[in-house]
Amino acid sequence: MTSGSDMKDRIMKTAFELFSERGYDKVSLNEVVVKAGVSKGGLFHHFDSKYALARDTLIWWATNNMEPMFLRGLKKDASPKEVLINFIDMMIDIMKDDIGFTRFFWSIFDESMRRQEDHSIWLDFLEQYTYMISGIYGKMGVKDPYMKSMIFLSNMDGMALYYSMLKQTGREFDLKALREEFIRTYVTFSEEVRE
Amino acid sequence: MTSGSDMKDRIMKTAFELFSERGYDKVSLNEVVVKAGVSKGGLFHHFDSKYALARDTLIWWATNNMEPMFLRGLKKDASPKEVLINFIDMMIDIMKDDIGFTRFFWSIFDESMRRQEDHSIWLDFLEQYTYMISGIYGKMGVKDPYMKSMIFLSNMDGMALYYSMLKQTGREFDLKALREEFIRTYVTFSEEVRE
Amino acid sequence: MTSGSDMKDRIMKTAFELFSERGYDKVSLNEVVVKAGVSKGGLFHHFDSKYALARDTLIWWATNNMEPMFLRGLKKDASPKEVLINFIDMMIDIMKDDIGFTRFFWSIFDESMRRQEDHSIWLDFLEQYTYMISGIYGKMGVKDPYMKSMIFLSNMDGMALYYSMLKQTGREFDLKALREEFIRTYVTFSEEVRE
Amino acid sequence: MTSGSDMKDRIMKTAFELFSERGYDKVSLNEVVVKAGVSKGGLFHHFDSKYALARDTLIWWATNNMEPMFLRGLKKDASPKEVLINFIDMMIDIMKDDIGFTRFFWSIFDESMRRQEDHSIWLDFLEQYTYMISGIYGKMGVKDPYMKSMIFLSNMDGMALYYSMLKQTGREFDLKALREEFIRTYVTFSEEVRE
DNA sequence: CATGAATGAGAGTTCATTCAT
DNA sequence: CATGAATGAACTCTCATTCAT
Repeated sequence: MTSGSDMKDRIMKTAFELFSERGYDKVSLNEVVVKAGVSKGGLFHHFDSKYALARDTLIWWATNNMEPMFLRGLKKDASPKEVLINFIDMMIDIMKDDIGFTRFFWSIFDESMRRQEDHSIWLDFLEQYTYMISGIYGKMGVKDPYMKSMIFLSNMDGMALYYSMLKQTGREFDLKALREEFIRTYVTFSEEVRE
Repeated sequence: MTSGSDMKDRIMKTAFELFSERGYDKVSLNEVVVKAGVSKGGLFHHFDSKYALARDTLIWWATNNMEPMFLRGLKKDASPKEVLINFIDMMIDIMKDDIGFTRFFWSIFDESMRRQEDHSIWLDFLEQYTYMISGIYGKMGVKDPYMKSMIFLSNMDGMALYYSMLKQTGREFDLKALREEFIRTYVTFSEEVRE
Repeated sequence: MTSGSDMKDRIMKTAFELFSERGYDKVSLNEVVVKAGVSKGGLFHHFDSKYALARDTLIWWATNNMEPMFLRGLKKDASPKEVLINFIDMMIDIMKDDIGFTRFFWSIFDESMRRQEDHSIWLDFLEQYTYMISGIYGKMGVKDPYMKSMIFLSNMDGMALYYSMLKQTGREFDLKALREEFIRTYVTFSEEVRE
Repeated sequence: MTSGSDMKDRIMKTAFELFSERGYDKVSLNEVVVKAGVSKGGLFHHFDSKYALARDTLIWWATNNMEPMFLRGLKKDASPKEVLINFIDMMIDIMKDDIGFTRFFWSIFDESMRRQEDHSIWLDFLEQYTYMISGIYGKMGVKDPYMKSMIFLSNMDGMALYYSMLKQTGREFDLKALREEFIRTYVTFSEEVRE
């Protein structure tokens, strides 16, 4: 009763779980087909290669999950600061749910380099966020909005790695305090309390 | 003619180049031995496993390269702000020299998890920097020095990944502008120019 | 053209020949795949490891070869003495055909210990014979049927080793005389001719 | 202060422990040198190869341990039956002390075949016992003294394997009952109690 | 005599990918 | 469309043996 499309989605769902948990190289297609309950042939029917599976899976997930979250954050007549805070909240939600999107993204980018495949897709992916955040910071009047947005976004990614590392090794992590400090750093710029 | 110690160092030097360029999983020991000009057996004479090679190599490099850089930044009667700037400069130097230390660090941490090896070594590694930066921010009187230091350090790592990605794909990257924005974000907190 | 089942059986057939000729450690999987005319991957598709191959192969051979022989010996209304003689004949047939079942059995048991795998399978294997022979000796009224059966079976194994050693080194071995002496020792107990 | 001869003996003592515990193939020379506290070079200075080490070790141990035991069993004016019982006791002592002499012997014989080295040494080793036991049975007047001695000796070896297997897997083994049944089987031939 | 660093062939195993059914 | 048996190159790692010191 499983339609072809169902199967493809089930594979990508499983692949996303595995790739985001352990990264591209540490996941074998055998694990994917076993966990997804499909056949090897079925997988290769829908995806040309392991790389294609990973690529399509990441795009699929981002389209269905990040973009809506993101647009929700942008919508209405949100002020620049609200948008930044929404973005921070989105990243913290992703961390909290143990979604290793960052690990997945970087490992697949590495693979695209190794394969010498077209990697513009990954740059575009980043750029769409850079562009948006850059616009926000432009409105806020910071000196170098582009650099600020690069720093902001790279920090979200770096923190996602830190968070997953500390989580995996059993360390506590206060996400509320993290959110507040992110806001001080990227939204209100009001760190220094004494001179 | 090669002394024993020479061989071990030559292996680690080569391993560092390869691991930091492509990460743990993308480098085979065969590449290492060919590039280092040693035999397979020679490698395993000095290192118990691929993981042990990577671990020893990273520690060796950090001891010989990061620590001295770091201590240089701390020394004399540097003010907190100067220390932060020195640290930023150190990270930018590392990026400039195309040293994928971050990629190496995270890929080997993943491998230590997969192997269920003791990973406290990697936490300790991070913590030594967190502790130091945290102290600086404490002196500067920021609200949450620990969180600030986590954000600062994770940003250095995240930016290293971004930089290497953009570099690999042929994008320009203005390191001078990056440095200035880092300073505004983490040292002077003086972003906002208009309200 | 080769059906799946064919391939698995061909591998086990080849593996049995090699393992029983030289024992577990002296046979490489490369030899197995070359002799069986299959690929490395094909072997590992059917068997999880070298140990699993050896284990499955031995069980498969015993099921298809020893059990039928054995049951043939037991069947009808064979007297205890006839059953013992049938068993002796079976062992002598195995020796005559140069089947190093004993060598295979002991070498794989060693490997199961080294791997700390479940070894109850091997004990069960022995026990099924001990139990049967013990019952026979019980019926015959010997003092310690269990010990007698252990001695009897261990002697079959020990002799199989001796026989293969002497055969390999070119010594003659009179199987007819061996059979008669086995019968005197284990069936009629009538050795002593003069006091 | 260790004299060369001391070193050689220490190596052989260690090698005997390891080889008799696990067999030729499962012991690496690295284990031997580490356990014996000598260098690789030291080992190869005294022994030409792994095989030579094993061969010399087995002969050395048999000369120093089995032969004296054996001669003790033969000495005085022991009757044939007493000699057999002494031999049985000797084998049981060896089993009790967990000395896997049999495993060692057979594994090294396999290796001598693989190497196509001269194996007459191993035949001679067996023959010296066959000859002796055969003589005893001749004096006792059994029908086929040579076959009887082969059966007797192969049973000692086979039982040593069984015993070590059961021991390793945690099974009890009543050595007193074993001794008695061996005596009934090989010395008094008085098994049958009812017809 | 003794050392231990170095060798390299070969081991068991993994895995993305293909293709006859 | 879907299957899963089959492939083989590549992987990490082992080990007896050599040899410059």
